[in-house]
Amino acid sequence: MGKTRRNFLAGLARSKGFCVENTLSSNVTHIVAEDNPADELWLWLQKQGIADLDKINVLDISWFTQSMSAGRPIPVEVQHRIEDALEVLAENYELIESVGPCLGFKKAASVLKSLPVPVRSIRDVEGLPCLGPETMAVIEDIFEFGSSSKVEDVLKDERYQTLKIFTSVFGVGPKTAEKWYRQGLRNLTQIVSDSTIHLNNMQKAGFQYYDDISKPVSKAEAEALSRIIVEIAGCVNPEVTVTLTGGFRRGKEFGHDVDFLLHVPGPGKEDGLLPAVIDRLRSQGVLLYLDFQESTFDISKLPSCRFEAMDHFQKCFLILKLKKEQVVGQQVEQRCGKDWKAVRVDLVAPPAECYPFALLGWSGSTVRDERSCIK
DNA sequence: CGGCATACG
DNA sequence: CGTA
DNA sequence: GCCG
Repeated sequence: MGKTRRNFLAGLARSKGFCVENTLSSNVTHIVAEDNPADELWLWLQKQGIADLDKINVLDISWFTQSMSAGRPIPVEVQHRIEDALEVLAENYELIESVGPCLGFKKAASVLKSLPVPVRSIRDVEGLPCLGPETMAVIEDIFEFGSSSKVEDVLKDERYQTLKIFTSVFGVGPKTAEKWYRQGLRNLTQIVSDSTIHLNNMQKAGFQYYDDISKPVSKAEAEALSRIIVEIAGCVNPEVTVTLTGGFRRGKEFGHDVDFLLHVPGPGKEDGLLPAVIDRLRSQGVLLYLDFQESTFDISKLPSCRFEAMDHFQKCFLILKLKKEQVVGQQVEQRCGKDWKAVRVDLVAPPAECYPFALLGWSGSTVRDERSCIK
């Protein structure tokens, strides 16, 4: 998180009698992360060579705020650890392209996440769906030892670590990552300096804007982008409404991209909207990357199955140049250097009659099962 | 033992 | 093959 | 890996 915010939070915590360290040591028991994913942090911790990794808790900001109001560190449920562990296993299987096991661990993790009551003992998870012998073994280990050796091994695995780095590039999936790994490549510098590797357009953009795109997008940045899209869409057609969807609509403070739903009242009016918006973005010089997808939406063929149809609306995946001065509460101190940030943006333009469903679909969770429940 | 979402570029 |  |  930013230096200013970190100092503020640290001051707050110290005033409540918490002991806040600025550097990592074996005394550290709790690590609060605001925008780094937990598994990324575990990876980093692994490399720091700390003795008792299982004594350390990686927590999000909600733990921090709750602990502040309680005046003491609230106990960390084992549940978080278990969920993290299962997600590490799922990700590992995704990277080595074992679809089945990947799905199995993903489902197990999401079952635990969806529980209304915190898990206190092994008995609380007995009989739950999608928790088979493998998953139960991991859960038991974490209850007993605070960690699972199976998960620790994955985190230490060079292949896992390298594939994770490679697939962190926009446009690079497990197949490409594995290919590079088999060629003996181990980091991103080796990839970009290898003249025999030919990147496609998506990957070129992925490397070109890697630093920016890898950073989380703040709510203030999403709102700045919202103003830009509203402005442009309004020029194309004054009747257009722009809705911020995805994680930010669900109230999240950070995201990895920004999703917008463009809506024009009246049937068929959405035609040509996206291309016109894109043209204006391009002429303003803020369009860094474009992947446009034609709609294949045909309501006559999909009369009742609206959520599946939702995926076929006109949409585009973009990388936009966001000027820092356009972001509220962001002072640009350097007169030299870059005064903008590259951000991943998705635009969707559903036919008018599908707008309510599209809004639901893009605001909800990405997990398919949860969408089906809405249906 | 097969299935695990799906469509687009 | 990679994205959502 | 888990389910049907």
